Amino acid sequence: MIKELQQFPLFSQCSEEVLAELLRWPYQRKVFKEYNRVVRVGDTCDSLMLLIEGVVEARMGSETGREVVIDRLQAPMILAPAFLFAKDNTIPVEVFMTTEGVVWYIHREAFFQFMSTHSEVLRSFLGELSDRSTFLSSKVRSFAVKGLRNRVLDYIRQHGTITSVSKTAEVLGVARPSLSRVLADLQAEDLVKRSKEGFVRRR
Amino acid sequence: MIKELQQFPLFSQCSEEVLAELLRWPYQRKVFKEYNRVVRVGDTCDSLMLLIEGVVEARMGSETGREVVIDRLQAPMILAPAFLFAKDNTIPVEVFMTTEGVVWYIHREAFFQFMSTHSEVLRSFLGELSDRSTFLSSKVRSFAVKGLRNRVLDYIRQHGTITSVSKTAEVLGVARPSLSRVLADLQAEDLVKRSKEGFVRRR
DNA sequence: AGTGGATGGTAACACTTGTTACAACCTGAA
DNA sequence: TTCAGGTTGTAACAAGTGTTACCATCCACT
Repeated sequence: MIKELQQFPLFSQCSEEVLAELLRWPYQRKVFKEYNRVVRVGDTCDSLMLLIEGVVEARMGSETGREVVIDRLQAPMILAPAFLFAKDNTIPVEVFMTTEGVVWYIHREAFFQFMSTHSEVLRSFLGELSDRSTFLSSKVRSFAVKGLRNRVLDYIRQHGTITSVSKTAEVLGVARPSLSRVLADLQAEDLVKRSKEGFVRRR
Repeated sequence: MIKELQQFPLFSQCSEEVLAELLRWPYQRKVFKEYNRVVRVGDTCDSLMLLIEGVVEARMGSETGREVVIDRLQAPMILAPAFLFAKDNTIPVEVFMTTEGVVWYIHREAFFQFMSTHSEVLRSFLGELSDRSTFLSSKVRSFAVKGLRNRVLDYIRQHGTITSVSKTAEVLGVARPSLSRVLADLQAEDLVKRSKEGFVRRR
């Protein structure tokens, strides 16, 4: 079990003895099946959630809006670290398994104590938190980019390729035919081409 | 000087002696004039930046896009805390003073040491970081809301009023006439009305 | 080979938003 | 008062995106 934790960069520098210390506090380990919901909108976040195994999808919706896939996350990964210590710790996204998976729950105070006494863990957690922020910043930035056309080019620059048109449309928050049309235009202008891996940049 | 720091929630629980400890490390204090740039896109973030006095505006742009005003911040406020410990600590926004102001710079390692040994500061900083993340999440969410009409209603719900049409248009990332038009529609439908403070919700 | 399901391309049309331009209004300064 | 500068309302048109619908293709399964 402790090996499962050691796959995380967060704990990679901890010896087994040190991690055993963390596990003296109460914790939980849950197994999820494919398509199960891990987090629902409005859940409060009182535990560090560690995705040990499996792949999840985080979706953000709103009554009046389209649903956008914020992110697809693969184990090992910390889920929603940004809400653990927030004043308003209700989670605004839905998280679903897209495969079978395992999640550990470590209570906030236990983790806080542990982190306080292990500065390499603290440093790493601050890094994780910050990286989530920069990720969100880039999301915000991408919405500020004008025109679907440019956002698609941005997307391909960052991800290298578009393998699934409909899934990418969900991430970009646009209708599938709209993305299809733009890709057709970009192909006509020789800016992208199809390869075996999907749409890639030309030149 | 130390009183300036104590206005921050981050340090509010620290005694003067404890803060004096932090200031034994090198630090800087800079005065900015109105319209001065505090941070430029691409700057790396190696110090904790504390806005002691004044008001700033954070703008995010891109070659191909409109410029969006991400946030307007008022002292006392930590600037860009999320980039201090990020793997990629280059800041993606421009920060400008909109008034005169003062910023303190405290080096990352000094602050890290200080935080490690003062758990109330650590807790508070984690809170700040997390709150920035939830703020960004809500930004992302607002872009996912469909239709300017609904985004405007959301905006008024959150802020209570729209005092300046052109400034709000910048925040929402839309053209001013578009916002004007939508506001006219909403007035015609009795969903908003003008008051002395600007546009407010009706009923 | 046949079938059903998922994915992708495309077209026609409606709707929303951007662009540009101009006029009305307000405020402070000369 | 007059003027300049800034903000807002509005109109006409251009451009982009959403919606809906239909068809083609591919793949797994029988």
